[in-house]
Amino acid sequence: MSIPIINTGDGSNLVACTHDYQVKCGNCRLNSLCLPLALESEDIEQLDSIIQRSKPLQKSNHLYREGDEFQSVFAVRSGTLKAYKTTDDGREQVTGFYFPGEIVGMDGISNNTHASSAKALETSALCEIPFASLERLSTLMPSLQRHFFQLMSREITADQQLITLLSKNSADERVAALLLSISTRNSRRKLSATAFRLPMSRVDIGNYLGLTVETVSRVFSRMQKMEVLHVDNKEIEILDIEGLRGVADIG
Amino acid sequence: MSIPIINTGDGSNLVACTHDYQVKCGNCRLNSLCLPLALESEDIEQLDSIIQRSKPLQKSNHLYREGDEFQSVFAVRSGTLKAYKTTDDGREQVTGFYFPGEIVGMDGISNNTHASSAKALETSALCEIPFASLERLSTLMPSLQRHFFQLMSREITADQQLITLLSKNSADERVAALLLSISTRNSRRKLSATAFRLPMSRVDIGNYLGLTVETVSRVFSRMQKMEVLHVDNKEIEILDIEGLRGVADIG
DNA sequence: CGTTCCATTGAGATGTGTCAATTCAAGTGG
DNA sequence: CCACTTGAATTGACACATCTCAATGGAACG
Repeated sequence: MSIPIINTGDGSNLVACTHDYQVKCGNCRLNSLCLPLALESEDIEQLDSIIQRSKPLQKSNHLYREGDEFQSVFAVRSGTLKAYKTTDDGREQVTGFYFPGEIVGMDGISNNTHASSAKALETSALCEIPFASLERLSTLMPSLQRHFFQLMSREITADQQLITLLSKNSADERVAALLLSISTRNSRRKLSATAFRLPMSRVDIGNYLGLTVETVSRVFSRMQKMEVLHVDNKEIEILDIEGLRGVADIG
Repeated sequence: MSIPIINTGDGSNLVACTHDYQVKCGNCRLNSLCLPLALESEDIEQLDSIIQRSKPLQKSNHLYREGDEFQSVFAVRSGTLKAYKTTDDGREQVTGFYFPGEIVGMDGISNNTHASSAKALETSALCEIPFASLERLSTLMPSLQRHFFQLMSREITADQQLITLLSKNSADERVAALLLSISTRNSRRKLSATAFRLPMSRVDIGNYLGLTVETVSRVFSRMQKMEVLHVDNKEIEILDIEGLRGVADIG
C-alpha cells in the first residue's frame, strides 16, 4: 500500500510509482472513480488539457492552508491527505481523509478561500484542477458540470454521514464505521477490502471521530480481543467483516 | 415571526403573508440571500421562469422523503424546515435547519435520490427549482453556475462546522453555537438578532446537536441562571450576546 | 544508541445519558 | 367554559462511557 521512496541523496525524494505520474486522464487507472467519470473520450482530453500535474507532495507538507486563496481543486492520484480546520482556541479538527480518486478542496469554492487545510499523510501525487478552467469547461460540457455537482453533493452526504456518526454512535461504532469506509474505498480501487495499512495516526483517527487517542486505542484492543480485527500498529486486518458491520450498525 | 394563518373553513388554510407568494425573484425581499444573488436583472428573469411556486407546505408535512427521486432543490421563502436522516436502526438524525433564503435538497444531487427527508417545522412557502432546468440554465449563465457551486460549497463548510461542534464541544458550547447561528441568520434577514422564537422543538435541537432533550433543557436553564439568556418556552432572548459568544468559543 | 514520537494500558474523574416524576401548554370534547 | 387528554419541557437522582492524567512500551529516525 505504501509508496516506495527512492532517496536521491540530495534531500529531494523521488517516488517510484507503478505508473508514470504525468499519465493522462484517459490512461489513469483511477478514471472510473475520478472527475473523468461519465465523460466521452474527446471530452476527457479537454479536461486533461486544463489539469496540472506537479511533483508529488511529500509527507506532512501542506497542499493548502486554511485562509489561502482558493484557486484549484485537487484529485488525489496516490497517497492520502487529511483535511482539517483549526478552531478558534487553536485545536485541530480533522474533517476528512482523501484517498486516490477523490477530490479535495471543494470547501474553498464558497468564499474563494480555503475553509480548511490539507496535509499529506504520506507522499502523494495530485492532479491540480484550476477551478476557473473547470467552470469554463463545465459550461461547455453539461456532463462535466453535472458530474462536478454530483461530487460536491457526495461530499455533503459524506459529511452528513459523519455528523450522524458523531452525534449518535459509541466509540466502537465510530471506529467500526471508519474502518468499513476505508475498506469500501479500497475495494473500489481494486485493493484488499480486508487488509490494509492505515495512513493516518491514532491521533488523527480520534480527532476525526471525536474521540481521544486512548479511546481509539482501547477500541482497537477490544476488537482484537473479540477477534474482529487483527491490529499490528497501522496494519489492519479485518477478520470478521460481518462482525464489524454488526458493531457499526447497532453495537 | 410565525405566519398568521387564515382558516378558510373548508379545511384548506391560506397563509396571510406580507408579500404575495407568487412574487417573482426580482421583487422577492430575499433575493440578496437566495439563488438570484449576483445575477443581472435579465438573468433573474430567466431564473424566474424555471421556478415553480406552489401552495405553502403545512406544518409537519414532508417536502420530500429519504429515498424519493431527486428532481428539484427548494428555496425557503418563509417558515422553517428541518432535514433529517433515518439511521439503520430507526433513529432519526437531524442534519440541518433551513430558514428563509436558504436552499434545501442539494444532498439529492449525487445519486438522483434524496439522501435525507425534509419536513416543515411550521407552515412554509417554498420555491421549487427543477434541477434539470437549473443545470441547463447554468451552462448558459456562468454566474449562476458559479453561484450554485458556491451554495453547495457553503453547505459543505456548514456541515464541517457542525462536525467540529459535535466532535469537540461541550453541551453548553453546542447550544450556544446554535443560538448564535440562528441569531446571525436572523439578522441577515433584517430580523432581531437577540429575540426570536425557536421554530424547532427541544427534541430536534438535541437531536441536531447530539444531545438529549434533558441536557438541552438543563443548558437553557443554566444559561438563564447565568443571565445570558431569557427563555420562555420557544421564545428566546439573548441578554448577553458577548457572554454567549464566550460560551461558544471556549466555555 | 539515544531521542522523539506514537501507541498502549491503567486508575480515577466527570459530563452527559438514562430513568422517572412533575409541571406546563395546547388542544379536544362534553 | 371547564375537565380531560396529550405531548413538550423541566428537574432530580443515579449510572456509565469516555476523558484526563500518568506511566510504560515500542517504532522510527538521525
